[in-house]
Order: sequence, then C-alpha cells, then structure tokens
Amino acid sequence: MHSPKRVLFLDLVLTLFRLNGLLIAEGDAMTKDLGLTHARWKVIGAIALSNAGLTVPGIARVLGQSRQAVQRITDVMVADGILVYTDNPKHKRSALVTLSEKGQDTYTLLREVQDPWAIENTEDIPTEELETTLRLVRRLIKKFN
Amino acid sequence: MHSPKRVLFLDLVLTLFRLNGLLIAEGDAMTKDLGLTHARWKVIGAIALSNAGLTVPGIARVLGQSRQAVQRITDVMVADGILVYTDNPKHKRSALVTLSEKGQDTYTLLREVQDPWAIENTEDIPTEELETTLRLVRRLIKKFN
DNA sequence: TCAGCAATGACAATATCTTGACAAATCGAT
DNA sequence: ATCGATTTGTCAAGATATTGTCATTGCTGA
Repeated sequence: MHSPKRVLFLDLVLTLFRLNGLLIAEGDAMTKDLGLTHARWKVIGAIALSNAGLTVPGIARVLGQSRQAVQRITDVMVADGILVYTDNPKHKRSALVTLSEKGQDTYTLLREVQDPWAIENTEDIPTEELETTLRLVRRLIKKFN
Repeated sequence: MHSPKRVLFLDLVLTLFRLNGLLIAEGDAMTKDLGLTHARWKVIGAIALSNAGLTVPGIARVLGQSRQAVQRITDVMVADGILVYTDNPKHKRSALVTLSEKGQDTYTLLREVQDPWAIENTEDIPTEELETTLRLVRRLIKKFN
C-alpha cells in the first residue's frame, strides 16, 4: 500500500464526507425519541462542549456552518424553550446562547444515549490513535481557517 | 491532556463536523472558476476515485448521502453533458454513472487545482499519521454501516 | 422454481444550508 | 480618539439534502 500522499489525502477527504453523513445518521437515530434533529443536537453539543459561552457565529464556526443557518435553528430552539439568549458581557449585540432548564434536561437525556454510544464505539480503539486523529484534524482545520 | 476516551471521541466528532464544512468551503473556492459546486465535485470525485463503475446509490453510499440527493444532481449533470448513464452489466435498471468527454475535461481541470492543494496541505504531515487517520475513519464507518 | 425481502427509480413535501446583501456594532492599528 | 476593516443581525432567494411513499427490479434461501 504505497499510494502517494496526494491520493491518500484525497481518499481521506472523501472518506471524511462519508463518515460525516454516517455520524449525522447515527445521531439522528440516537435522538429520535428526544424530538431532536441533527441541526439541533449539533447546536446543543457545541454549547455543551464549550467552556466559555458561545455566540451564534461562534457556534457556526465550531460546526463549520454558516451563521445564518445556526441563527435560524437557534431562533426556533429559543421559541421552543430549549435555548436562551443571555447577555454577552463582551459584545452588546451578539448574545450568548445557553441551555434553558428544559434544554439542560434534554441534554441530560442526550447524554444518556450518547455516552454509551461513544464508549461502545471507541472501546476497541487505542486512545493514542484517537489523539493522533484529533490532532491531525485540528491541524487541517487550522490550515483552512 | 488526560481527557477520557468518551470526551475525546465526542470532541473528535464535533471537530469532524467542522472540518467537513471547511473542506466543502475549500473545494468550492477551488472550483469556483470551473462552474462546479460541492454537490457536483463530490460526485465527480467519487466517480474518479472508484476503480469499478458506480451507480447512483453507490455514489450516495460513498458520500454518506441519500440516494435521492445524488440522483437529483446526477440528472442535472447528465443534462449538462458532464456525466453519462451507461449500461450496467450487473443491473438492468441501475445505470453506471460515468464521466463524459466533457466531464473528463472538467476532471482534468479539477485535478490541476486539486493536486497542488492536496500536496500543499499534506507536505508537513507524515504519511504515517494520514494512514492512521484514514484507518481509524474507515473503522468507524464500518461500525456505522 | 418461486416467494419474500432488499435495492432501485421516481415523485413529492419539507428541512436544512448557502449565498448575497445591507446596516449596525465591534475591533484594531495608528 | 478615530478611521478602516471585520463581525454581527437580519432578510431574502436559491441550492442542497432528508424523509416518506410506491411500483419495479433484483436477489436469496427454501
């Protein structure tokens, strides 16, 4: 298997597209009973994994999407009482998006299916490989920013 | 950096979403002058990287998308003279999707920007890491199939 | 063989996402 | 402090993707 780096990389890109689709399908199947869609649990996940608060454009950057798409879904989720716009001390206009109480309950339910899923799918994969992959992915992201 | 595997994995998933979006943006920027969109160059790329021919559902599987979405775009690309539906010896109804002459010309132009891009973005990354990542991604795909 | 199940093409409805545009707010360099 | 560049909210239009459905074809085991 001595394919040149170029082919290796293009192959990786295509494979990542595929994995992306499968991950979305996995998440949708996992959250079907929670009334979530991938547009929604992505936002919840992004907020949950962020230490500091996130603005709408911030979520968009984390998810690699347009801010308009995120704005649309957060507006709906605020109307549904899952998210709350809170004052952003660092920016007058751009509110921080946080989980409401109902949103935290939803996140708890999400965790109950997501955690076993994450553990199950990594139990046969060395931590080192996960770290190498994450590092590589982050490196690529930095190039494309 | 001793985050448990679970967090590591969830972080990786979120990061992959981001990379997915950035890769699409990269591809779109790269092919702007060729009259391609990501829906189109993804299909061209999938066909080009496949040894055997691909059917519409086959392309959908490679790209991790619904077959209907791929069908829609291939119909347009056939109308535009970039793709051709050819007889599939293994299936009467499900045609093989191949590049027309014009499509091959387009692919040549695509390669002219894609190859330097691929080389540039991997020159500082060891082949070994790329292979580890590709192997891990394939392993995950296998789980989710 | 053939009966049941899966895969495929086709069509429709809906959701999601991108792109473009514009004004207001923010940020950074000077 | 100020000017120019960037970021952000908002609205709109169009592109892309998913989901559901149904008839047809292909496949596989009895």
